[in-house]
Amino acid sequence: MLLKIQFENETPIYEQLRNQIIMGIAKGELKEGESMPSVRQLAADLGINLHTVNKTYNLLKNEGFLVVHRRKSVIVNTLEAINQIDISEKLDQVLSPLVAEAICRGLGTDDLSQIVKRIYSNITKETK
Amino acid sequence: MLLKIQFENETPIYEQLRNQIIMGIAKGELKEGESMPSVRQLAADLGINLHTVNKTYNLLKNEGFLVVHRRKSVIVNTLEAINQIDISEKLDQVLSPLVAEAICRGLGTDDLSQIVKRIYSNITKETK
Amino acid sequence: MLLKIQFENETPIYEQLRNQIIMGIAKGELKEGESMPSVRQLAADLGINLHTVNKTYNLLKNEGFLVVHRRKSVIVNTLEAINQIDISEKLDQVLSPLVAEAICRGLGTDDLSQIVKRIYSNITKETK
Amino acid sequence: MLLKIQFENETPIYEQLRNQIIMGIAKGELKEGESMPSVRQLAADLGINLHTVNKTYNLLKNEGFLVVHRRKSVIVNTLEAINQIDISEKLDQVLSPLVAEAICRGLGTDDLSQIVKRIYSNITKETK
DNA sequence: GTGGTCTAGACCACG
DNA sequence: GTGGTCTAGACCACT
Repeated sequence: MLLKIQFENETPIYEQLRNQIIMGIAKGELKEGESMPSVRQLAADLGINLHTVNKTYNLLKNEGFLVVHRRKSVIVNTLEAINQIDISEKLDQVLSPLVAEAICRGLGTDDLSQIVKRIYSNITKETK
Repeated sequence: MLLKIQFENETPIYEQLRNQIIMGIAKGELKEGESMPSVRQLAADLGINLHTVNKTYNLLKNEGFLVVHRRKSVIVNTLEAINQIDISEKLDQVLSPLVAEAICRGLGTDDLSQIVKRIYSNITKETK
Repeated sequence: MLLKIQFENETPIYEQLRNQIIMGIAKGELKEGESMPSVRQLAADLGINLHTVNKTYNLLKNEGFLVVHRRKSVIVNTLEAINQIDISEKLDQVLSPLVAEAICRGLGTDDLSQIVKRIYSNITKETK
Repeated sequence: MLLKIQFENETPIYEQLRNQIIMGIAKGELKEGESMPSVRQLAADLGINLHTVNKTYNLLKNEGFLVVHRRKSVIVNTLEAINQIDISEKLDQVLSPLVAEAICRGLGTDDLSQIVKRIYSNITKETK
């Protein structure tokens, strides 16, 4: 599982990290029960502060993706547990302005569906 | 066209405003060539800072939604001009982490398409 | 609303702060919509670091007690919103070992009810 | 008496162990004078560190639940001795913030009494 | 050695 | 001036 930070990017580091870890879980590169690197280790590898990694881990814990294991430090939660959380509200809130913008830019409902499908396939096809 | 700010929302005011104006254009409530309220007036109406409205207008100008009319008022750009801008890159960047999260939460490609279609219809059906 | 930190206490500062703010809301000293002091202000008043206050505020936001208001900084959430969150699970988890210990120490179910009632009254009677 | 550790739980292992042993005494599964498994054995059974079991035993000795028997094995103290210790202060300190939170969440004094009674019954009814 | 907590100082986005 | 983010260094509880 390769993680990479774009320091010149406007999205906060802790959020880039969060997104990439979620991507890893979605792709199946990070399996349930698998140990995450320690905050210090990951911080050193990425050249960032351990508190930033810590913030990411805490965020992912709150979102149900990770859990602290008292022997194996931080691990990926069971897929079942991750699955139980409903994000339809979040999807609506984020997608609404995006779809509105897409409409203004001349995209139709089929264009959007196709884009979503392509992104979906790109993520799932690479399952290892 | 009714604009409403949620002060307790995590998204910045200037961005809420931007999203709502884009939504207005998508719905057809704001037609091309229509003039926007003055910065001063809109700020007063919404109870927000002049700078905030200004920031929104500037952002929308940069994105091609608004244009300055005779160096005075601000008007909605022609739909054709708005249409010419390509947002596929932006869509990819924003949708990728979202789709990844949706996959983790157990949503399939059809679920997502359906959600997008529903949001799409909700916006376009209310065209006035 | 008077807040006080016991530095010699084993419970973390951010948690002491959290408990006292919740107590304030329960007593009605902190009303819904009321502004909390800024993190810098409160940190200075209590002689602690602003990040510690920040952590408390974030915790209380996640628990639904506080919300950020883009003009009034951080405010107390509506009582209705606070009310909607179910803590029965948490109560069970925290109370079970406590009740078990109480049983070992010879307390009956009535003793416990009475203690709870007394604490309850002490909090609510001082409503202002 | 079955002991089980949840490694993914936020409460420290030594505390989980302590709570379960107290629960055992409260239920009557652990009778006075009964000898506890050796530190080494219990650690092996649960797959945890020796130090952790040791810490739990020491804690329980300090709290009066366990005593050393003939400088070898550790046994459950007499119920009378356990009974003599007053925990009203501790109860107040732990219950106060909890009751305050419950009030905020809309629970009344009767709701709380009922919850406590239910937990109480669940523990005592299973006496063996 | 792990994560959790606290302090400290700095910069930035927002309003 | 507000909260949000990031860095840095320190101590502690837990295992």
